[in-house]
Amino acid sequence: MERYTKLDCLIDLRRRILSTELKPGHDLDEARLSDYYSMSRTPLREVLQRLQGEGYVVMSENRGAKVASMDIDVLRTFFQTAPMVYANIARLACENRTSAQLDALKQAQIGFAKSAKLSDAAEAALANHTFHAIIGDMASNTYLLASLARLQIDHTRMSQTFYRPAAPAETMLVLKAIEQHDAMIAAIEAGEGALAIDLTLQHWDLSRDRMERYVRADPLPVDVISLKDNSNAI
Amino acid sequence: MERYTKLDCLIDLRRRILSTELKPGHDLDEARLSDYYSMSRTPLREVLQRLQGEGYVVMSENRGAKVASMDIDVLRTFFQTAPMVYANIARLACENRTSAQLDALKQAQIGFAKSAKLSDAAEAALANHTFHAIIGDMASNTYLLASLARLQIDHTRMSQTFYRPAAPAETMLVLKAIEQHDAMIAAIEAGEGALAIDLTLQHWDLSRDRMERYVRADPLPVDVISLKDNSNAI
DNA sequence: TGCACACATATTGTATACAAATTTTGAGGA
DNA sequence: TCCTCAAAATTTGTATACAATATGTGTGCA
Repeated sequence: MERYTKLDCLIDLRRRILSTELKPGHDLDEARLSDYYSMSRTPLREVLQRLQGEGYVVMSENRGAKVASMDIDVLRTFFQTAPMVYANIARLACENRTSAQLDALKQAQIGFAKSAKLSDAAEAALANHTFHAIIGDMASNTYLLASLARLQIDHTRMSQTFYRPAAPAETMLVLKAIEQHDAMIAAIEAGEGALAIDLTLQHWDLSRDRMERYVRADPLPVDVISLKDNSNAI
Repeated sequence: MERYTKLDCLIDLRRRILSTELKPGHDLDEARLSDYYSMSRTPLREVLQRLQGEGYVVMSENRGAKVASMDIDVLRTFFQTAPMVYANIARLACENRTSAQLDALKQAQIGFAKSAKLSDAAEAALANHTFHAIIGDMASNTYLLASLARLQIDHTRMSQTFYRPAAPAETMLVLKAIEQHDAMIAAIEAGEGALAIDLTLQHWDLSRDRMERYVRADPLPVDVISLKDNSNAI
């Protein structure tokens, strides 16, 4: 059996939460998890505390940890806040990016394009997360980064659907997202802040519709009640 | 000896860090702290992990926790980011505040005015922290709140000097800050977003100069070298 | 059947012992 | 005197045992 270090455990739990393998609101049992990662409860609890601080997890006294939920009223503020933060981060990234970070960003984009084209939803969403996290690093603004990190948790979880396209028109959208990433890389490399903001807002608009659909899921068939009446009457 | 609960310990450590009783960069010894709060290291470590997540503390592998430092390059981004975040929070507070929160805000203002007039620097800074944290709650935007919380950690620590006025002209500034708080309460109560933003930016400008002085402290006397030459030659 | 209460079970919280890593100390040699 | 390196001391990290709290279950009673 593989042996996890505490950092591995932290990273893996983040991944599982972001990919919604661990769903919002899911109860995180200490004993079960410490068994899963083959470590004792002491370090595992410290990992959970840290994840709470990062906003991945919520804990309550004597009642353990849950994966952070995505309440509808919180998501309203998500759509309200995200464009502003993403745009400002992009602008700052243009001013402060290092060449090492640019290399990392290009590398992340390669991974993203691959996963997105394969419609590997979880991988694509995570790769997209990495891509934008690197832009966040480039901005080198710890204060805004705190907002970005929290936005990204919900953004990544919601965008799962985005990379699992149902119709050809939606595949186009994914390809468009890949192109936008390339344009953003160029803008950041050239240090063109205004352009980067513009591209970021376009990128945001692209995925917003899909995500809003995630929030208010497809309504159930209107005749569901009559169906229920019939089936239960057997 | 008084017995602390884990939550008490968390709150008290926050307070000691914000008041700079525990100075930026100060090493936090687990054994010493667990002794101080008369609890074992296990829960104390969890408190430190949480404080790390909140940005009060930085931890490094096998090397323990330190109070988060205030590097000069980070402070540049502080002055860059604070007005935007504070202004947006104020605007959102106008839209979303509850009457219970308004009561809490007025209560906090009473405490702030008292401490500020007494020139009780630590208490005034903490009361100011509480005042603006309540406005943060009013905004009910978890994403922006994450930025605000981190900004406030450094803001409160830097503003220590503000409430310890040296000259009569500076006492005037403190009185002005109190007035501005009252005006902000009125604007938030009336739901006047544009006014609240304006007042917030004025409030920011007021304290900025004092804080920038904290960053680049008074230069040493220019003749320090000749002094040193003389005194060491005895 | 529905409810209240006590008991059993499961889960979280804390203390302690020990393991692993880091830092300090000091002896030896150039 | 300065440097190197090893042993001691200190400090952090983890496992385990036990305490406290919460949850589930079943029995008795109306």
